[in-house]
Amino acid sequence: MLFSKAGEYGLQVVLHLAAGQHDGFVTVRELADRCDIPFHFLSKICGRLAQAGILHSSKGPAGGVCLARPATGITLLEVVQAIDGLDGFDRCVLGLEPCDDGLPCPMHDHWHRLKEGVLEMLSGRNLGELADDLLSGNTTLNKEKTPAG
Amino acid sequence: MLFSKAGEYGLQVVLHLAAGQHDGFVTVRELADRCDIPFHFLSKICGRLAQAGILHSSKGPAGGVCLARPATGITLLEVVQAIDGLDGFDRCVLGLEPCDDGLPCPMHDHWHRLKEGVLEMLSGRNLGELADDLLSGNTTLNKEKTPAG
DNA sequence: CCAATAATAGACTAAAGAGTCCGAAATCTG
DNA sequence: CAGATTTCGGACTCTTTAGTCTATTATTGG
Ligand code: SF4
Ligand code: SF4
Repeated sequence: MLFSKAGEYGLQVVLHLAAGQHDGFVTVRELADRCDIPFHFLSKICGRLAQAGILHSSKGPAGGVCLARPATGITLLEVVQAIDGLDGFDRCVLGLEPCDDGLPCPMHDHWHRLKEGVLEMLSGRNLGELADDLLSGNTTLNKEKTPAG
Repeated sequence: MLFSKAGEYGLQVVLHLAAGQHDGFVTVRELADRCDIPFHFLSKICGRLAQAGILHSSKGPAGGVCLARPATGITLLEVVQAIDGLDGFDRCVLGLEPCDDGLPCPMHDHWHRLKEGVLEMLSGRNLGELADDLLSGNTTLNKEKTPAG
């Protein structure tokens, strides 16, 4: 709907990483297991995130990945940008040439406002805040819903 | 981003049809030409729209398609529903199981509001109003931007 | 009825997205 | 240094979406 599968996975992992308060590296394998993401696929995604300077990575035993910067300095927007790119946000809803030069179709304004909303959602708060939100206990991320039932 | 290619085409055509105030049938070929959509592809799309009761169609000479109901009784939501379905609107942004049972992740509220916005955009106004908007002259749909330049 | 026309249906091809596999290269341990 | 471990890179397969082609059916006009 809004993000590619790779984008979704990237967000999940980065959120997971921020909320996990690990000190060292976490292996991609472990992340894949925890988040139930195909390992090799996630491998690639982490590669892109590393290249984009969002993750640090180290090979070999005791290696893995971790956030490259303090979580408070990373926005979700960076993450989706690194994976999906931001082109989609410049596109017309109807797939036409962008015609915002004063001749908008009836949907343009509404759509534009929605896009702004998404961008705001992605850039408004940083990973740190979201992680705090997670850690405060009234939110979950893992698929396994509290097995209390 | 938001709709499939087929969905985008469907919206274009239906909007075009509503604004074109044709009395009889319009051939799919003509629609495809005007909107610059692959003919055979649009053929299928119109098929689905016809099955969904949004278009009427007639074979043979002087045949073609036309809106099955007055434009004021058709919403964009019906159109995308007929083509893309509405499943995407029930999905979680992160691709997880929906967990709105009181344990929302930090993005849920924001995303939910955005989805509502899209649905409102699609269902809020009917084809007739949009067509009027088009006809009033301050909006365009065709790709060929006013060749005044 | 006959021929032309246009939608309909379904098989088919092309391209993109999602996911897998394997062979490096780097890093740690001993 | 040897061997285990883990990321990195590219090639590969599978699935879905996009787009093409062909045959069929219904309709109109002569
Ligand atoms: S005005 Fe309408 S057709 Fe043009 S870019 Fe905006 S949404 Fe698309
Ligand atoms: S709460 Fe978060 S993870 Fe759960 S369905 Fe909503 S957006 Fe998705």
